[in-house]
Amino acid sequence: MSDFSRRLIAWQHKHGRHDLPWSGADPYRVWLSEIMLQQTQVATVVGYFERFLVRFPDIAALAAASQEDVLALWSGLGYYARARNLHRAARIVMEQYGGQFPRQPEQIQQLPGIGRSTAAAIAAFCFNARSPILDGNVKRVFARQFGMDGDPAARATEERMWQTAQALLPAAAAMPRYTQALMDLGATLCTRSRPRCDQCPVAASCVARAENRVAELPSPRARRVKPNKSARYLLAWRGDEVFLEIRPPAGIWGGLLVPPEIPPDAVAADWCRRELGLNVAFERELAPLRHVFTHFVLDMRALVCRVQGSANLAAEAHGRWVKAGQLAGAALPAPVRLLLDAALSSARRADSDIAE
DNA sequence: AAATCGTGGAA
DNA sequence: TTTCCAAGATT
Repeated sequence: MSDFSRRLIAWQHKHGRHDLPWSGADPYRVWLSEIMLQQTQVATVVGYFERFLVRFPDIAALAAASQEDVLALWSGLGYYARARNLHRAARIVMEQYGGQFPRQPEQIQQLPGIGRSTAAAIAAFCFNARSPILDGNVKRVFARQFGMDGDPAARATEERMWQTAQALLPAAAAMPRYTQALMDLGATLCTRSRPRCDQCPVAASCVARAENRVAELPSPRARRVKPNKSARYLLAWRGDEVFLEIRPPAGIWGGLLVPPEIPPDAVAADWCRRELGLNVAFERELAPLRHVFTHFVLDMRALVCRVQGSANLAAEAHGRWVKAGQLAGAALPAPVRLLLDAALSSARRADSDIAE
């Protein structure tokens, strides 16, 4: 075992994180936590993790659920393909592995939504497998500790880091603590800004520190300009129900419930009658909402309308009516939830104005 | 191989 | 306000 690994393991024992809800848990919980933690901070995940487990306490419960119910528990967490893949994988575990989570990293990685690093993490935590992780924490730690230049996302850089990671692995029995140590070091000491090098267990061997390059490593990722998009949504209310469509599986917000999007050049009422068979009366337009994604900016506008009449069978081929009281537990993207909340609170204000 | 896929926290 | 990016995977 390397000196680097030995120091990390000892440090984790004394100063690492030991109170995370998924630490030392069964494979299902470790798996769930690893998926939720992909590109997502611990503080954001904890609440989602607890709620998800209450609703789906084991793999069998998850496999038996509908995709929409799974997405509802994921609503607001983002990267919804993670939830769809998790759900698919649960069914595979039930059917192909008899409900027992596979133990080999190669088998684990075959499951949808699980790549090399996530498979390694699960295998190391749950089965002491000697498989290395390479996440954002490890890339940052390695870039500094070993003075590794280059875009951490570039293939060449990644390949060097995978080799380094493999070479540093301790004995099997130490794999859970070592894997956790790498994550803890990156998350608590070797942070992106203002790293706490004075407390670092491997500061003495750190190349970046010796060369005074801590601030410039890892190299910043190449950034691109975000295109600006805009969308107009139809919030069609029928009593206390609003009409929502299920997004296609590919693309943004796949599988989630979203109001119909009106083409930019269409007259809302005409389009609505033609496409959905709904007769609507325009009520008001909400204040525009700007939502920033990783790769584009979306300016959202929403037209609040009221449905005239009651027979709307044509609409139900495209989507569903959802009661206002059901929205809290529905599979909505975060900005759509904001829009619907805004529509409801402005409606309440209008009602109280009338009452006065 | 480069693009796509969310959201919110931190500086 | 802007910028960066977090326990990455998929195509």
